[in-house]
Amino acid sequence: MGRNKLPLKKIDNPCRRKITYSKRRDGIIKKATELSVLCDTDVGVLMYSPHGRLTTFSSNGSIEDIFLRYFDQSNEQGGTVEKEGVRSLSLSLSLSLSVLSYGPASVCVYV
Amino acid sequence: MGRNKLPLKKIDNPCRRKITYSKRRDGIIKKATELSVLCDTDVGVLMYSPHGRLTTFSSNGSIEDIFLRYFDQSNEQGGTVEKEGVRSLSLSLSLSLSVLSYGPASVCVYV
DNA sequence: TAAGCTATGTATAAGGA
DNA sequence: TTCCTTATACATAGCTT
Repeated sequence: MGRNKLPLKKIDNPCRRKITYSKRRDGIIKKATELSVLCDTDVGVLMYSPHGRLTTFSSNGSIEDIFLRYFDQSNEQGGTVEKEGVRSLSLSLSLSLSVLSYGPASVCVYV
Repeated sequence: MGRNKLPLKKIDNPCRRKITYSKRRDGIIKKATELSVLCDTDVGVLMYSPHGRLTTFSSNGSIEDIFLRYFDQSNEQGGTVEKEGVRSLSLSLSLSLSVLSYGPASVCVYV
C-alpha cells in the first residue's frame, strides 16, 4: 500500500524498517481488535520490534489466558471428561514448566 | 472495506459472522507474515473461530517457541527469573481447573 | 457450499510540517 | 522527533456461481 509497492523482503534501511514496523504493528492490532469484536472471538498477538521490544495484544483478559486456552484446547481434542482434562492440563503444565526452568518439573493437582 | 462499511460490533447473522471470520483471519495472517518478513521479526497470532476452532500463526518456529520467548522476556524485565512465569501459569491453571471441576482447585509446582 | 468477482473502504509508503 | 497529508496499493462486504 502507499505510494509505492514494497517488495516482500527485509527492509534494509533501519530507519524505514522501524517506521514500517510501528505502522504495521498498529495496523495488525487494529485488525485483531476488529476481528474479535465483529466475530466475538478471542484473539492474541505477540510481536517483536526490530530491536526486540515486545508488544502483546489480547482481546480478552491477559495474553497468559490465551496461552492457557491454547494448552486446554491442545489437550481436549477428544471431548474429555473432567479427570482427563485435569490430567492432561497438568501434564502440559509440567511440560511447559520444565522447558521454562530448563529442568524437570512436577505438578500436583487437588480438585 | 467492501461494498458497505461494517459497524464495529458483533455480527448477528451467524453465517455472515463465519464468513467474515474466515476472510479476516486470513487477512491477519497475511499481515503478520508481511510484518515478520519486512521487519525481520518474530510474530505470533492465536485466533479462535466463532465455533472455538483455534488457528495459530507463528513466523518462526512453533507458537510454543513464541510463548517461551514471551516468558523469557517478561522475566528478564521484571528481575525475577522463572518464578513469575511459573506463578502466573500455576494461577491460571488453578483457575481453569476450578472451572473445569466446578469447585475449588489448588496446584503445587516443583521445579 | 466453497470459490470467485468487484465496488468500495482501509492501510500505508513517502513526503512534509 | 511525532504528527499530518495524500497517492496508491490492499483488504474485504456483499454478491454471484
